[in-house]
Amino acid sequence: MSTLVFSPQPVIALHHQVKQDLLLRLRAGSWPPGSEIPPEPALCAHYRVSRGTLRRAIGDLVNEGYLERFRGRGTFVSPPKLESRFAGSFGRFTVVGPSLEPRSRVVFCRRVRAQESVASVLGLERGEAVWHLERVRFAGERPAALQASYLPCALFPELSRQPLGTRFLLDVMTEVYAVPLLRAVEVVDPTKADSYAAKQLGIRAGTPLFRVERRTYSIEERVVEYRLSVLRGDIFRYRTEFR
Amino acid sequence: MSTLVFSPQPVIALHHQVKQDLLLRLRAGSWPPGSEIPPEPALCAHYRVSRGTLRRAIGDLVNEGYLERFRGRGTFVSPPKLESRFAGSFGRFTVVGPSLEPRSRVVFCRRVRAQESVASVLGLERGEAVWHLERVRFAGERPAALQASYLPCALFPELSRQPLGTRFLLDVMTEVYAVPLLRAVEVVDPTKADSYAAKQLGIRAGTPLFRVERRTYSIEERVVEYRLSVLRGDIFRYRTEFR
DNA sequence: GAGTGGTCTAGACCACGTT
DNA sequence: ACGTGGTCTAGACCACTCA
Repeated sequence: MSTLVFSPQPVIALHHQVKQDLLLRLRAGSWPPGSEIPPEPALCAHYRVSRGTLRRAIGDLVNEGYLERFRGRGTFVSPPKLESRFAGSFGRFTVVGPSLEPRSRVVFCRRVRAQESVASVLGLERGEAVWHLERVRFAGERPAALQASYLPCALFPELSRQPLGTRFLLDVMTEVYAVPLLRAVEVVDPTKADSYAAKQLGIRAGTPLFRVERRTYSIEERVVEYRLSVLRGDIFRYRTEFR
Repeated sequence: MSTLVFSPQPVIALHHQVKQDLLLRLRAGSWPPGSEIPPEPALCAHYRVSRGTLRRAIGDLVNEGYLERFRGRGTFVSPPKLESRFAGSFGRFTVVGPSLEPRSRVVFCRRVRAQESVASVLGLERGEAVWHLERVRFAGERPAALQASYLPCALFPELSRQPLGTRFLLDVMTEVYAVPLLRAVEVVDPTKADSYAAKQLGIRAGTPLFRVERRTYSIEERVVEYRLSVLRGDIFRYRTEFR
């Protein structure tokens, strides 16, 4: 470690200044990817801070993916993620575009027997009763998404009688059926509109779309809705930021 | 707050147990979204832990989006974000797929005068000299992405003489030219392969692709690379998780 | 056994928002 | 003025890895 001075500024949190200084060294390549950085006592002495403060700085860097710590071994510089981020690393994402309204056009809501693929996602046996709900969602006046949802009939009796055209499905699930939701996972693909989707969305067949597969989990970590959507690519974008 | 007992298990970190207990209460609806949870001294007394331990538990929940803290005001339960995420809310994302290799096939690397669109992104005047680099990136043996990069010549003299076919461009930028990078922002669209992209990637024209527009920022917050890529949709997926 | 990071405590002072 | 969360310290003990 170099002996360059470290003179703390009073206004900014010490742990933040330490973090920024460490970050500078990482970027400058003082500690190349994969190498070990000095142990905590050495860094505490160098920055003249307590262990708690140092650990806060390092902890933040670990959370952000710059460092990795191993008890008993040491703290190591993560391999650079900007390029190798494919397969594995994280960032923040935002969907850019207008809001989807609670209002939707219900194409149909049928009770059907679950195919194998749907059943396995919902944790049911093949052939068990599920709702197959198909809706067109709007952003302002424009049809923006076509969504097929599958839900276990056992959890949501009489779903077809609910006000599905005017309320968010998730609100119906939580408020009418008292199924508390925890989280959702989506996987996004590029695709193009087939003739059916094109007709429902009022676009030309072949138009690029996002295909979104969503699993919504209740607090018991059970999949309570399996949703396959296509989103108009000319309306929505995914924006991601990472370091 | 209820008076249910909290009996810590020795093996698991205390802060983790406190966190899990708080999470249980959040899920049970003891503290509805938007409401304020008890202040730190009350929680410390209830769990019989020190403030540091409690703050670690709460800090984790804040980082994960369950709580929000405001100095001088208090700690509040985050409102649920599941449906309103369109246009605005956040989540974590991962790119699912194989890693892109540093190796690439350089289609060309030319010095050109910046068009208006490229110039404005890079913060240059129209007509200033920029590199236009086009590469095919690989995942294993398969061509997986076609990438056009624009970089200011002033920052990266002699770029075309660098080993662009064997190293990550970001590594060349940071190591050869000592331009430290801070972050990148990507915007993702669905598109389909035109005949040129199809030829370069060895796929059929019309195949769905992700179109990715990336701006890479130096630590001075200047855009130092503007990159337009298409990614094979049959190889890569975006996975997002949110609450 | 020596050195690493992981956890936990107790106490202090500060910045901020509300009353 | 008071209560909130934000920061920082000093010291202790523990679990793990590696020579």
